[in-house]
Amino acid sequence: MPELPEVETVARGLRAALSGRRVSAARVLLAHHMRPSPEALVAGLVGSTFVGVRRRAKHLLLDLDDARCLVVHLRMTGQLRCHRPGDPLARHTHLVLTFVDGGELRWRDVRRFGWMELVAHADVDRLPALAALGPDALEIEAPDFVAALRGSRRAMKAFLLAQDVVSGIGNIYADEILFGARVHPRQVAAGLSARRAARVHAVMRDVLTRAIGAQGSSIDGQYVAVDGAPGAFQFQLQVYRRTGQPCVVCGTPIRRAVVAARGTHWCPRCQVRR
DNA sequence: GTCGATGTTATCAA
DNA sequence: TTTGATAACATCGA
Repeated sequence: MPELPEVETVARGLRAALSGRRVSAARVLLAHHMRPSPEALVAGLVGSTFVGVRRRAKHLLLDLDDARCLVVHLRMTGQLRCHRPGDPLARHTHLVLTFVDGGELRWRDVRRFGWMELVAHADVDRLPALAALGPDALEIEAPDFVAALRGSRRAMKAFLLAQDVVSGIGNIYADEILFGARVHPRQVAAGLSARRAARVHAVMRDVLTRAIGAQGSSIDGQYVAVDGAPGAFQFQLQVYRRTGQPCVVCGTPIRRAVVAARGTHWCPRCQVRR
């Protein structure tokens, strides 16, 4: 499931693969979640050239040469991949962009939760989904992060998942960050000591940075990079989906429960609620 | 064949 | 303020 590290990996891949390439044709296979409309998207993309790629939390911003931007959210199962023209078309491919050099960019999304919207550059920040975002998890500084913690009565798991507070973290990394910081997922944010709050911030950066270094986590074959390669961070996960397995630190079986409406994994001995 | 779980986000109710 | 339920959807495994 693409979270900040996975989206960042895709953004880097697209930046290298897309920049300077002009779209010669666009084919919609499933007209779903394309704004303002599939027709407008096709008409707007054909003839345009990609000039750069940015990431905003879990959103991809594909900048075009005509002062417009294709904003993409992969949600649960979305994939953007580069292909050769003859590559077999995978099931659930919704959109195929063909470049003047013959190569293709394909958007695939099994569960169809993802969306894309073509907007003018000037309007990017006005998209409701982007306007509501808090600072990026990799950019927020410790004092601001600690202040946000102080002001929240939410459970830590819910706090890390709330995109309007700190953006980019999803279920996998929320669990990994809380384990790394030795904080219980149901711990009330404002109840953390200054010392522990600072530790959560440091661990958040460390976990996300290492996950980017490993090209993200590929779980159930969902997320892959632009070239189809899986990430490697799933092999370093310490609690996520390790229910019943021994804690890597103390050997206590990892517990699982639903917290903030998500499957949540933690070590009952290392992560004590206070 | 059915059912539950999967995890992101918007929306609405409490 | 915050939480919980629901809905969007397909796939997999029990």
